[in-house]
Amino acid sequence: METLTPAKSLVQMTYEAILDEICTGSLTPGTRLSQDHLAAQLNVSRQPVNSAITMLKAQNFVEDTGRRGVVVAAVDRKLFDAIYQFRAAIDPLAVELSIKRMAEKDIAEAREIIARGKACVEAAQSQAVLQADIDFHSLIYQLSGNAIIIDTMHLNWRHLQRSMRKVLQHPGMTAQVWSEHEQIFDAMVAGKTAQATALMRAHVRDAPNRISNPKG
Amino acid sequence: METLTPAKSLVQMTYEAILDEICTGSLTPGTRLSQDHLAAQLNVSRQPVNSAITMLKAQNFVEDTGRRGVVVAAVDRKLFDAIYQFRAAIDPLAVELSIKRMAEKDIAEAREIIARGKACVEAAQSQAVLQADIDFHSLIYQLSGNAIIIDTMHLNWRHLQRSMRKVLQHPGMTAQVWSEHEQIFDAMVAGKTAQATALMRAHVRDAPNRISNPKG
DNA sequence: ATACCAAATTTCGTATACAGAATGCTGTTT
DNA sequence: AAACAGCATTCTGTATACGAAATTTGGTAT
Repeated sequence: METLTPAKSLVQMTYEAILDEICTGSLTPGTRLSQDHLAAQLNVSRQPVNSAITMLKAQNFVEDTGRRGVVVAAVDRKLFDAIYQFRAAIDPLAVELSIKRMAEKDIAEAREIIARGKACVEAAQSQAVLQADIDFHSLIYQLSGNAIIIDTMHLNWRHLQRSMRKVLQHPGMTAQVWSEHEQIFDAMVAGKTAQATALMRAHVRDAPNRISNPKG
Repeated sequence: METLTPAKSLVQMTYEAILDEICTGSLTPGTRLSQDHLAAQLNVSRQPVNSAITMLKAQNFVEDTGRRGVVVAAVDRKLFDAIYQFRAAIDPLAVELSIKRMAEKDIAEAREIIARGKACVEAAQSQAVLQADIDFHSLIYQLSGNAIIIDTMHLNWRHLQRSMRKVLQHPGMTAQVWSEHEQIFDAMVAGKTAQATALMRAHVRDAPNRISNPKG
């Protein structure tokens, strides 16, 4: 019989809880993270909180003030741009690797995500649109079968989640995004590797511009 | 006056100490990491050791046994291949970004690394060759100016360090590598972006084959 | 001799305790 | 009134303590 882990460690739970609050905006940039306060809030001792903060620091979600303790890191345009440069290389690779590995059920899942994304655009539910965006690209990372891509991009999207929350207030901006998603995925299903990767590369390359110059 | 940090935290020092031992092979795959033992060895309490191990676990340098404690992760050919797939996308990007950003002193540093690499190949000092290899590629990541590339590839090379230690026992295998490094860098200095990135892509693409079929 | 069960020991995860550093508060001096 | 010195307070990093889980050991029964 398989000995499935009963519950995650407190460090892991604490880490995820804090990271969620940072990425969803409950904890805004500059907010000081008091270990005592967080420990009380999450009903754990300071020990798991301290470990969790150590990890968040290593991943640049919080920053040392030099003084005492850490604060939630600022949302940084430079970091956003760096991740998009990075994605311009990695996302097309993930597309290429995925094409050979897609199964029927993966295709169905992607179609569901695309439908959901479009529906949320219609309904102007910006947070749900962002989640669908994350889901779409994460699915492709998963399908790539490359553990490095999966792990690395998971973290990067956590940062993007922070950056994009602000920006996605502009409704309508994402309509074209979902048309592009669909085109990319159609090309993948059709096995057109060169076309799919080119579309993905363009998709990622254009995204930062759309955010700089949102024209509705 | 600048308040330079007097010393790194014990967690950080402990993390680096353990990671070094894993990557240099002092701690071999499968070795159990006892917190008590490590704490005694490093003259710290179990608390920093515990935090450090949590981080190493998240980065796949150690793995849970399901039982008690963690062991040094196996050197995994799948992981090696995944990183090289990844590098095939990222290293050319780093080259492209670096070309516009190289200063005289960077060029001198690269030349020094290349000279050192070649000398170590001649002297058949495989560990020093590996270090020069790491230095060469890390310099390009640095020059890219992209923080995500720098951080991500730093971790990935730690994994590669483990994989390549074994393999680099084959002397002579690396002679061509350093010729390629030089060609890549010459193209970079000459500002030939397309050529430099193409050479880097080929360089990374061929490396895993050279390791699978070493022919001296 | 081998297999099995229970006590003892190891060791991990988490909580709590402690020490040092940084901030703030208060009283005094100019 | 403003500024500074020094004490009190707060808070982090690290050490130690505690409880639970798991492995090992020793003994017994077959």
